[in-house]
Amino acid sequence: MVRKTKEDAELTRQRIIDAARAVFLTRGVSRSTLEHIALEAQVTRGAVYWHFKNKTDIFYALRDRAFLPLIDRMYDTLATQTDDTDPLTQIEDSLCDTINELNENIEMRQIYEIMMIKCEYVDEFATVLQQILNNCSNITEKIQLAYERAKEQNLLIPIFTPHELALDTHLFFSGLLHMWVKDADGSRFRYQAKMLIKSHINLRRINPKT
Amino acid sequence: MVRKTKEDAELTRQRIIDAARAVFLTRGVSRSTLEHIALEAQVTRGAVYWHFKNKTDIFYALRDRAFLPLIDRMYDTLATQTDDTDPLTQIEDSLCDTINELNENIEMRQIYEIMMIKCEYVDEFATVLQQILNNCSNITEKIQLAYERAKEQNLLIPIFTPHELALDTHLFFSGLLHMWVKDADGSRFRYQAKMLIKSHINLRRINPKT
DNA sequence: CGGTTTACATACATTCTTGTTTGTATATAA
DNA sequence: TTATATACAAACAAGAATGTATGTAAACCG
Repeated sequence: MVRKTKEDAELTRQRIIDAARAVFLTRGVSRSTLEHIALEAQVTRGAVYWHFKNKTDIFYALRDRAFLPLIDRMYDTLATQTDDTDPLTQIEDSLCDTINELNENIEMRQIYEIMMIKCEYVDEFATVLQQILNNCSNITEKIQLAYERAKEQNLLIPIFTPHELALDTHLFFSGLLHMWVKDADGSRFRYQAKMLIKSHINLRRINPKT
Repeated sequence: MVRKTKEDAELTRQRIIDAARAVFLTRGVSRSTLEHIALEAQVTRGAVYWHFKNKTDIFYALRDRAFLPLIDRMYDTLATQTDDTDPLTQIEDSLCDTINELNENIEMRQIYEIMMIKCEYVDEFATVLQQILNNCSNITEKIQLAYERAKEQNLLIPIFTPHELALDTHLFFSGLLHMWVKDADGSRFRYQAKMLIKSHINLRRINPKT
């Protein structure tokens, strides 16, 4: 069994990516070798080197499978203007939606875990960190726009500017994502994430929901 | 020059720890070798192996130098009951104090950076993550106690429980620390950290400061 | 249907890294 | 003052891990 069809080849490529996810998760990116990944994918290092340039290349492929889609998704939920949901609920929904996705999508969850606590951001990986920061900035802007709409509709408590509210929300959500990932047994944050999001948004409402 | 006095030996030990900090910071923990560290400390690997069991042992020594002290410090600022500062300001101060320390203490800052984005939490390091989580829980409890005192003194906006406020604050601060560390050029968060803390606490005040 | 390319497996060479062992000059304690 | 433990340096051995080079059977294309 050697030469496969194009579809077969694509399948082994996916198998390698999936294997890398499992290996990275248990051994961390640095301690994972291409031999480990090949073994997990039931191929040889030859196959891995055929499909990928090196370990970093696999890491990038992994990231693309989860990180960008989730960002896009948040983007969409935040940007769509609707008449039936107020802007604050819209922010709340987009945050909850992200948590939902992490809850239901094992692949997504594991990739986030790898990127947050199983990877060292040096050298080639430092650029990845910058990309993440940029995405965060964009998300914060979107949140700020939503808060501005909320302010126009008099849904917001006064005094505070949409800008500072957006930053506070962003930091809150960053913290939540980190804790969500680290809280492996779920006791501390995972089970009450949505409640925390609700409270956070409620703090801003002029008429808090009960 | 071989056998040193006890004080000299302790000095080289410190030199090795300092060297490890520099090397970990630029190469990440995994990619750092004992040879790198020895070279940076201007000793040989022999000296490193004399003072430490292995790389993990050095990492632990590094952590002890920064992480625990800062936790203790937050603990103290939060726990001391005072008459002249209200509980909310007390929380604000303890958070600002931590940021201050990171600003002024290079060693502290670098160790935090290493622990947050230059280290993979697998195997021996996984336990470190659990310790961090435990410390976080303790801090959150202290914050909650402060919020309870604030509630008794009618400083807090009603409806919200000290528990959910404390969790929200904890998540906010976790996010802030992460962003503070990742925001290397300082443009996004580092320079406005204290302002963000002020806003965050102000959101809870029944009479927000202007 | 034959040549070429594909999709790997296998083998090889090289470099890194680690842990241990050995050597040694000198504090230090008795 | 001398024996011993200390604080390293230097040398050694072994195993990983990486990248590349080579082999090969089967798919694909003209």
